[in-house]
Amino acid sequence: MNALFKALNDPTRRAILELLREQPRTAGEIADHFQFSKPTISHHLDLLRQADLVSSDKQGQFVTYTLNMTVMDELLGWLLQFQKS
Amino acid sequence: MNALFKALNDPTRRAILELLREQPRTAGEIADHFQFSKPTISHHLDLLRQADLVSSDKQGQFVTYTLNMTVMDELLGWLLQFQKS
DNA sequence: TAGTCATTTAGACAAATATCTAATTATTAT
DNA sequence: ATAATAATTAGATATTTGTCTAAATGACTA
Repeated sequence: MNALFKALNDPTRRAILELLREQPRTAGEIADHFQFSKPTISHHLDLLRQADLVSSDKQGQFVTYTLNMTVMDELLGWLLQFQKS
Repeated sequence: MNALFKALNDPTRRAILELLREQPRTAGEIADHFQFSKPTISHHLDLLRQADLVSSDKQGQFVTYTLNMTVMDELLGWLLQFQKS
C-alpha cells in the first residue's frame, strides 16, 4: 500500500500510467513523451514496477512496459471503505 | 489532484482518515492515537485540509476535524478511467 | 570485432518532507 | 489578572525524492 501511494504521488508517473492505458510501450517510447532524461524516466518506471502498477518484459534490447490493473483494485477497495455505508 | 495524492502518501495521514471515518474528532483526540508530537499531527492535519480530505471547525479552544469524502470521489473517477472498457 | 542503439546503474545535488522542541495565540477557569 | 489548556506557528534537522550527467550492460549490425 505504501509503495502504491508513493508511486502515484508524482504527476509524471501518473502520466505514464495514462499513456500505458492506451497500449504497452517500450521505455524509449515512454521517455519520448516527456522532457526528462531517459535515466529519470527509467527511475520512474522502476517505482511503478515496485508498486506493481506496471510489468516489464525484455525482448532483445527493448523493454516493454505494460499497465497492470490488479493493484489498482486494491486501491479501489481501500477507497470504498470510506463510502457512506 | 497533486495535493490529494500527496496527502494520501503517508501512513499516518491515512490512519487519521480511517479514524475520522468513525466520527469527527478534535485535534487533541486525533493526536492521542499516535506517538508523534502534537505539532507533527497538526501538520498532517494541515496537509489533509489542503487536499480537502478533511474540514476543520473551531469551537472555543477545540478544533474538530471531519472527514470530507467528496474529493475521494474525484480519485474514484481517476481510478475508474483505468478499468477495462 | 567494432560500433551503435536501448536501457539501466551509479553517484551527485537541490528541493521537498516528516519530525522534533520551543514559542505563540486564543480560550477557558480560578 | 493569572494560570492552565488546546492548538498552531516557527525554526531546525535528518531523510527522502526527483533530477541530472557519466558510466556500464546487453543486444544488434556492418
